[in-house]
Amino acid sequence: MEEDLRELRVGKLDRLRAAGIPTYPERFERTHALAEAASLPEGTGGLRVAGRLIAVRTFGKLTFAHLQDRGGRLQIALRREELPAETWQAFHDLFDRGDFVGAEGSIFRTKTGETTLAVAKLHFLGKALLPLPEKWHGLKDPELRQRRRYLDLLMSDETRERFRMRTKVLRTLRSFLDAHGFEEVETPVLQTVPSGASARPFITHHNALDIDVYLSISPETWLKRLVVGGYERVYEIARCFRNEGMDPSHLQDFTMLEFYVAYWSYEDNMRFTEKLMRHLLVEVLGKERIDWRGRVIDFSGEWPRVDMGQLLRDRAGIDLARCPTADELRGAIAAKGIKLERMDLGRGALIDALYKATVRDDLIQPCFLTGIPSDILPLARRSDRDPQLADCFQLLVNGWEIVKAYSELVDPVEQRRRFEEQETERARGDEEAMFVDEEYLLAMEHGMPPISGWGMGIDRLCALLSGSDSLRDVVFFPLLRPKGGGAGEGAGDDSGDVKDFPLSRAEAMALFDGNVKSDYLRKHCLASAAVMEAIAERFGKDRDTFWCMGLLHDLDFDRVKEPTKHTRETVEILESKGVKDERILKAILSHNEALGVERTAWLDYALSCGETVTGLVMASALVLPDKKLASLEGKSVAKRMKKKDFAKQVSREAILQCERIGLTIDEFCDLAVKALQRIAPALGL
RNA sequence: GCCCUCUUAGCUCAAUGGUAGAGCAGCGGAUUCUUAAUCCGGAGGUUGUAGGUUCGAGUCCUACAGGGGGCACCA
Repeated sequence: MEEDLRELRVGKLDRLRAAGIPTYPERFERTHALAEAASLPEGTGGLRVAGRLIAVRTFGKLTFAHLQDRGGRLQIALRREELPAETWQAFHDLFDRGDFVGAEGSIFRTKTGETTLAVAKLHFLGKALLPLPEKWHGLKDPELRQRRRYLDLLMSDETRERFRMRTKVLRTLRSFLDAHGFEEVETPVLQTVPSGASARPFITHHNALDIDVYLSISPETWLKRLVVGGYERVYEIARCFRNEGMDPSHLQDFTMLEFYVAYWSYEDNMRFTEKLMRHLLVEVLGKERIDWRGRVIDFSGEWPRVDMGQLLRDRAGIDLARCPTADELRGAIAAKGIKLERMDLGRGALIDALYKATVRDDLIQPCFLTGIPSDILPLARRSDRDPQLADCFQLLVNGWEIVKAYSELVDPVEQRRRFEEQETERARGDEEAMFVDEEYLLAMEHGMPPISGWGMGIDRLCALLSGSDSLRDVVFFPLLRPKGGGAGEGAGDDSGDVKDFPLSRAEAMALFDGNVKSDYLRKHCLASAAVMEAIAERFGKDRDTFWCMGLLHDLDFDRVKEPTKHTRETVEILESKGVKDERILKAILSHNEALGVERTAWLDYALSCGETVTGLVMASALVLPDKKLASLEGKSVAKRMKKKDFAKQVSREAILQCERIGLTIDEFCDLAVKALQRIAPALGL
């Protein structure tokens, strides 16, 4: 159906071409944006405007339509009597909603008062082969809105506004910092040691250097290296990547603003934060209050400073001063009946977990949180007043940590000690603990001034300002699991990602021994298992499951001689052994063509070509002078595909299905030969 | 990773286990002031995929895929 709509539009494109109308013209000179044109006085002539055609209403000899561009809409009117016949015809027969259109003419006002362009000349500027979403309801499906954000942007004013706001936020932050003497820089995304935060990194591989590299989890240590190098006020709007769960308030690919100022403390930064946030709110929203989904968040006046220890005492009833060790704190938490997921943490991490579990969600109005334990901040300076605490604050709004800033630890000797503590944590199984960053330590040893660093989650800030409750709403293209097949293809699960076969290899072998007796069949099944495993290896699938499928796919072949029944019993046996995955069972059913179960899935083709090719490979080995698999090459097996008389009973069609799993005949024969060579003794070849 | 929930025409949505429908878009026609235009006509579907239960499945069950929400982890 979608294809019909598309075909129709492709046909219109051909007819435009046939009529000598350029279908994808190079350029179009505009005199006004649409919103500008809409505010011109009646009678203004000589206009040239352009936009996407979003609505058309025809009344016999008069047609109204709306164009939309980046900043607005304009109604245009076509009068049949005042236009060349070809123009009128072309517009109604060949233009579609969604196409790009240029129009020349003059401004008039309709009876209902809408400023409208009376079209004197039309220009075709580009075709939409696929239709726009429904004009009234727009695009509602949240999945489509994210995958095809361009349609969401086209159809929803609210979405456009949200992203405009994000752009404005970035621009305002930049200009504010620039005006305060900051310099914007960029630091590496690919790094050999992930550093600057406690998080699990994404790992990727650099081919030329043949080393694993990590995607940046934070720009922190790089920016501080720049302070060593003489930068005094430096910032980066940095993309960060953390390999952790996704939910409405976390993205795995997000944007942080971080800056570092020499000679400042975290308290200087608190004052600066207030100034910056106020400026930002006034610039972007025009006020110091945010309406967030019915909740008013007020940034005017002094923001309270709250101490974490005091919060926990007041709201969770736990006095940290009476719990100087992790054990004592654990006891106090348990005594209060508070349940934390992990209790096997150090004192600082326990305090942090306790705070997140009990009080953080209640910090709605903006406040500065201080009194944060130092041992969860390995890069922060310890407080002179209390070394268990860090010189750190967080700006909490709506229960979200919007800003985290601290006085930086600039003592390289202490920094090494703190890194080593992290190493210990890592060794104890904390995957988020930091690595020792020798390069950073080296930089530190060359000397650092007092520094205060500051970081803000841009995505969260934008969600807050735009009243969104999910960060995915303020990112154009959030990461989604790829969808199999193209539009309209309805691919379903065709990945072949079967796993967790309920039998171990040994158990499968026992089942095999109990059912498969004939020598020929035993060799066929062993060979099939080897080929299936090789296919799994080649495509990154589960090797054990594939191997077992190969071994067990013909369990009933010795007993069941009727071709229309073979594999039914096999499936029954497997089901009785706990094999539930329908994809596996269907692949086994469908490998017997006579049964009439159609092969549709990747896995079906994998099994049928995998088990069939074994016959051709083994037959090819038998005609060699030494009858040994070792001297067989994939090429020569592939050649024998064409010799119809050779091994006649082996189905060439089934083998050819290797192309449906993504292998050429040559590749596939090569893979099969190598797989069988590994088990040659068992095959007697 | 676990739990809940959703997936029906290009889009937005209907259909007590009993013949898959509507609006918009698109197609044909009427219409010189509409703006969710209106009116008439016809067309559009393997109900996400694969199995199962049933005389009969969009509806019930299972597996799988994708989305949304929650838990956990994290900013």
